[in-house]
Amino acid sequence: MIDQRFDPKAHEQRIYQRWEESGCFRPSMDTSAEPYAIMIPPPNVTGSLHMGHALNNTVQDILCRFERMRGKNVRWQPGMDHAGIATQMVVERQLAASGGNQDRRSMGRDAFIEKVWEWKEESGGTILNQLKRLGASCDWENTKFTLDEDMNKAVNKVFVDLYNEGLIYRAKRLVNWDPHFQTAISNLEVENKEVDGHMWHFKYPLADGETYTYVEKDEDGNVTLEETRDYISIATTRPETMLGDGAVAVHPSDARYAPIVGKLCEIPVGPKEHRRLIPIITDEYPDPDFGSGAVKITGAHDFNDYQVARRGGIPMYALMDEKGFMRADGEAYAAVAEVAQRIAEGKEDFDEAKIAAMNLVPDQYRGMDRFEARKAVVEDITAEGNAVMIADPKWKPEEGDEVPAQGRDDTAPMIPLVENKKIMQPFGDRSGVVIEPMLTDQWFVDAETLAKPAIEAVRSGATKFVPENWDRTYYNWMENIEPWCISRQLWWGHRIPVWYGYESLYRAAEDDPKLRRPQKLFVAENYDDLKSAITNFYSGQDDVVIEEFDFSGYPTVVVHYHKKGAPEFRFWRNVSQDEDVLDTWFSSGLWPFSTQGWPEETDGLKTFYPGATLVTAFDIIFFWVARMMMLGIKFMDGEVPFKNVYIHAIVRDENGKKMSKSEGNVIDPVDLIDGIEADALVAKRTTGLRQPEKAPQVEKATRKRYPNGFEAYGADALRFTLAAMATKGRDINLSVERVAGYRNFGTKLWNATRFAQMNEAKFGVSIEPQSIDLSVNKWIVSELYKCTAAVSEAIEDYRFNDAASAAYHFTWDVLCDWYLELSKPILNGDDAEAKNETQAVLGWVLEQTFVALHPFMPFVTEVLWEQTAERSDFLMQQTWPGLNGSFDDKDAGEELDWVLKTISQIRSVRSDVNVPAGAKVPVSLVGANDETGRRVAAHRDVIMRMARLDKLDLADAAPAGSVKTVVDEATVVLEIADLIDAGEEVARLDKQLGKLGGEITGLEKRLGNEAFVAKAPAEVVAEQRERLAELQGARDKLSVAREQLAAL
RNA sequence: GGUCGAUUAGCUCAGUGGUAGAGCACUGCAUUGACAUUGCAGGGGUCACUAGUUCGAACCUAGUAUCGACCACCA
Repeated sequence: MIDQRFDPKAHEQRIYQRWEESGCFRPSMDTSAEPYAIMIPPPNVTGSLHMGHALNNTVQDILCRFERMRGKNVRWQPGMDHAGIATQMVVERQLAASGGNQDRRSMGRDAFIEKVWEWKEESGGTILNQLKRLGASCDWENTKFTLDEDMNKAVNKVFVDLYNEGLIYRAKRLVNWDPHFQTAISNLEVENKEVDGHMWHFKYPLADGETYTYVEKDEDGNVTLEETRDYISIATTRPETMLGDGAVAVHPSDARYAPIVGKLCEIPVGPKEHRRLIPIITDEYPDPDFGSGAVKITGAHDFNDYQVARRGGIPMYALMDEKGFMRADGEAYAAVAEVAQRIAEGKEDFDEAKIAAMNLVPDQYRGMDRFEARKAVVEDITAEGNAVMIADPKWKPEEGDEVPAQGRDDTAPMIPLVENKKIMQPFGDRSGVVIEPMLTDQWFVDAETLAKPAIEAVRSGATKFVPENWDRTYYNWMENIEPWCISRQLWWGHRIPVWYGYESLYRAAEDDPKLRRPQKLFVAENYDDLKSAITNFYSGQDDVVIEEFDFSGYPTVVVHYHKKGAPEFRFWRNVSQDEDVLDTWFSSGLWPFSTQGWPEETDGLKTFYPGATLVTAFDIIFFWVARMMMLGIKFMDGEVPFKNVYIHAIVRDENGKKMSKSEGNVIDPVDLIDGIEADALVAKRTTGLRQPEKAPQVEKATRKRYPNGFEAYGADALRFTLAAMATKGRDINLSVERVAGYRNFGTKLWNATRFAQMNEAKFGVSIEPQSIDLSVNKWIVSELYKCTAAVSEAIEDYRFNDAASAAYHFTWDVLCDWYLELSKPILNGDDAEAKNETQAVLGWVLEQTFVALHPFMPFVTEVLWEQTAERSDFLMQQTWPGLNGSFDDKDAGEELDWVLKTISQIRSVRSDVNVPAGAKVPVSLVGANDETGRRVAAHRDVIMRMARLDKLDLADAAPAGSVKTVVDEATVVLEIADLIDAGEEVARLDKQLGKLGGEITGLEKRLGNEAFVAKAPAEVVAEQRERLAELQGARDKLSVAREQLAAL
């Protein structure tokens, strides 16, 4: 006999271990079976399980367990992502916290990376163990890590192939620069947030004191302002970037500035004797209706300006260093400014390298943080009188002052025009600091080219999104895709397989300045390729003699040589690997094939590419799904990486708020599985807050919401909750009450099994549905197959909520509430044959229920399987019900429907008329047909028991004053005249008649409508007619009953 | 600005053309036999609004209102 209750803690980990040890999670590799592969979204190696993971992996596990039971060859590919920035951040933080004075830079690259690997071995990957707690049936023996050697091989091959095809290139571009991590990031890693900002208005004086007439007109062309100006007014939110302005742009159609287009104006900041003059140009970009209509163009620090500058050949001056401080390098400002001036006036040529070397930050701002510099620049310009001034709108005249009724109040004090406004500011999603557009050399993927077939694959249906409307999001992004910046100035990641050497070892610098820089690229997948590339290239140069290639210091290669004919002078040159690593998503993008052994032609690759379903949340469609599509199609001969993409919801708290540490509403899935005390929960939620001042608030809210912490609900309850809530919407609001509800469901199943055991149900014995004799047993078997068919259909359609609720409803409402009760008189009765059959059916139906529930609740079902019979195999290896034949007995179904209806009706009436629950009442059926008579005879015992009757007979007429209800053709008569009040009973009948009348009227009206009868499908019409007849019959019987009663 | 979505019972949410549903909460009754992590019975909805399509609309179409997410943005 099983225990009184299911204790998840006593079994979950034990069962999991048994599964794993028995190889249940490995693919069968049965060649006759259909392959089914799911690639896990590899969690960050630094990560720990959150509710999003729990949902994501529950869905995948349901699919995998379900398909395994349907006989497929299933691989659920597990693994982890090295998560470049996130991991490097964790280890750097640890270094800082450990108190030593070491940081990444002082340690050096190799030592630091070693440290990260150490950390990875020790504490990385806790998330995989947490997945096991959830019950994830991954193929752990094939676990991959994106930085593994074989993954790196794939990465290098992809890089090199794309490079050779021209789909990867290096370019100087304006990129999003994270000053905290000091690396470029892709635009996806930038979060634009609205913040309070200011817009300053400054005067850029025209060169040589020139003036023009500035005219503003209203919509009708009436002049509203006309004045002589010696400046052009510029509005900016980033005054510190004025130092790098290359021009001022106005719209070509803007008449206000037409007189001064082509003239020069002065940047009103920096030492007066070296103020730079910049041209006023036209470009389509400025919006005449915004600000002053004139835009300063700072190509090196703004994406829009960059485009304008490129179009107009305007020089771009980088002002900041990699930490976001104003540059302090290079020559003093005065010298540089003069050169810049000559460039601006077209008197000197420039090239990128020259411009990049020029530090145009005036000496007094050098070394300042960009925000400090902003303040200083604003102060300096204002002090000098170049801020645009307005009358103080807050000023109120003193009493007695004369104030003009309208128009500008000249008596008000003038103040600088600074608008307070909300501005969108870019932040690094990891660092949280303001992103700075920076002009740097980076590696890019030509995403536009790769996107085309990836878009086509979704259009053609080769890959389908579920729910399908997500394809719009996908198209939207893919069709506007920008070059993908893949280089990162980090250390933790796949180092870019590119080496830089000199075009010529000897041919001298004096011939060609370009040869002074190492810009010969060697792009190689591996050491051997690199070696031969370098050797071939330099050995072929005829002006030098190579003495030695020293590859021992890989990744830096040293070439020793001397010039031909001058052996006494020996030289060496380095060929060094690119310092940068690749964007983490570059390697994740290869996940569907790199994990299966590509570029080797492995069985895994042949069998499990393309995968069946990718399960993920919408927030990584761009990051990951799109990249896998592009790279998968490119490298797997046009074959998509997966056939379906199931996009699930985001898990929020019970109030629909995003779970976040600072809100203190994060629910750790493991806490729901194992339970947690209130104090521990509070501690968990308040430590490590980004804003520690929020701690008391978080504590208060937590104690109020969860005064007792969480009970241990077990993994099954959590999984079932997530499945039941996994609708195709966008959000799931997770409530702990719901988890408790599904834990109760597990208990229900457990107790049903206990009941079966107590009644000697037969487990471990299969039955033959065709040979069942009793209608109640035929019925429950039919219901079971209906249930499993509904579950299958729903899972196939990714309607996990429907699947869960079908299984739930069958188990609780059909099996427990009805079948177990119906079986009791048989199991306790004297009919040995009936009892035998029922014991067999009961055991078998329960076992099949375990199977049907197993994808959702693997632990409790496996334990029940294990403990109900001697077993040689696991529940998770059983065959899904209905896969090999089904059973549906319609007659038994109708018969049992009648039994259930009759019992329910009698119970309902008893309750309505307040018959004491314990009291047994006599019942007779009036007007019953032969079939009903037969049913009464067959089910008399059970009806009497369940409806608490002391008599159930057929009768010709009802005794006066009895209570009546109607089931089908018969009137059910409760002979309890003495127990009730005639007046109340009349009222009860009137109420029922009223209800019936309403429905009947509706149906009559509809059926009276010729158009309905003519146009509606025949079966709908027939159905409604039938329904009407039924209701009319019931109404007639009840009216008779009412009349009899009223006549008393 | 573009795209997608939401509005159904007190709460959280299912429901894609044919009798409005679930869980929780609520009300009444039930306590020794599988289960109080329970059972039985019940109350509760103008399906945001307007107009249309249709024999028939929570569902389809158009519009309105409110809320939300993502993307892109004016210096």
